[in-house]
Amino acid sequence: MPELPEVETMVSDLNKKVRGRRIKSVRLSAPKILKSGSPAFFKKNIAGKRIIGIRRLAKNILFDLSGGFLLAVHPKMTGHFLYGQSPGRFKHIRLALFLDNGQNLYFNDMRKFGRILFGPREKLENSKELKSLGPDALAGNLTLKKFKEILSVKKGKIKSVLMDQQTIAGIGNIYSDEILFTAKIHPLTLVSSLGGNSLAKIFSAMKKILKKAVLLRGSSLSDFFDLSGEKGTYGDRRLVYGRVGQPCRRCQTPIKRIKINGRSSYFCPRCQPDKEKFK
DNA sequence: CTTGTGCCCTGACCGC
DNA sequence: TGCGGTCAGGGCACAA
Repeated sequence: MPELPEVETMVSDLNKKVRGRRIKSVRLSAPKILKSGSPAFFKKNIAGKRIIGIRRLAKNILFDLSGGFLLAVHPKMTGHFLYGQSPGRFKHIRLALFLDNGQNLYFNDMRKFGRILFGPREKLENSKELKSLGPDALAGNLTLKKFKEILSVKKGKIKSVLMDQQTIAGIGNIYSDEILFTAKIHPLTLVSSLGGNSLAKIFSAMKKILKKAVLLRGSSLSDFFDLSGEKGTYGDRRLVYGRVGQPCRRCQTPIKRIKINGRSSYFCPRCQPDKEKFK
C-alpha cells in the first residue's frame, strides 16, 4: 500500500525517466478511476502535453504538464507506475501514456481503487481532494513545535490521528504502526493524554522511520513496485507491521494485532503498554 | 462539529 | 479441483 515512502520512490523514479517527455496519446482502460471531467476531455487535452516535472503531494503523484494542466494520480491500495515498452508481467493496466521517445508509462492497479484527476492546475490544486491535506510528514517546516500545536487540539486515538491526511499527510497503516512501535506508544492512546515527551518521541520516530523507508525505496508488503517492477526493501526490515504472533524485535514478546477503525494495528504489548488513559 | 459505517474492487486464503 | 465465504484497506459519502 503506497504511503509517503513508496510515493516518494515513484516520484523520484518518474523524474528520472519521464520528465521532459511529451505525451503523444493515452489509453484509459478503466474509465471509472478518472474522477474529474470526462474521458473524452482527458484524452483530448492531455495529448501533446509535455511533462514538466513530477512531485509528491501527500500520497498523490502530481504531473505538471505544459499548457497549465495537472495530472494527479492517487495510487490508493495497489496502484503503481511502470515504465518501458510493455507492462511485462503486470496485468491490471488502467492507464497507459504513450510517450514521444517510444517508451510508455503505465498505471497498474489491481483493485481499481486508484484515483486520477486531470484539469487546469489551479482548479485541481483548489479541489477538495488536494486542498484539504495537512502538512507533509517529512516537510522541513513541520517542526516539533508545529507538530505539538497540531496534535494538541486533536481528539481520538493516536493511530487514527497519525493516519488522518488532514492532520498530517503521508502516513498510512504500515508506517503509523512502525512509528508508534519506535516511540513505544500504544496505538489506542488518546492524543489528549499524551504529554510533551511522548509527542516528541512520536515526532522523532515519524521522521526517522519515514526517512529510512525512503532510503530503502519503500515496502512491498502488498502490491507496491517501482517503475522497473522491483520491490522496495523496507518490508524486510519492518518492526511490527504484519508480524502478529512473532517475537518483538526488542523484547521477544509476541506481537499483537487489534482493529482500530477497521484497520489492522500491530503492536508489542510489552514495549507499548496501555498505561496511558484510553477513555 | 465529531465519530462511525459502508462502499469501491480483486486476489489470496480457508474449510469442506 | 472447485466453490462460496471472508479478509485486506485509503479515502470519501453519508449517517448519527
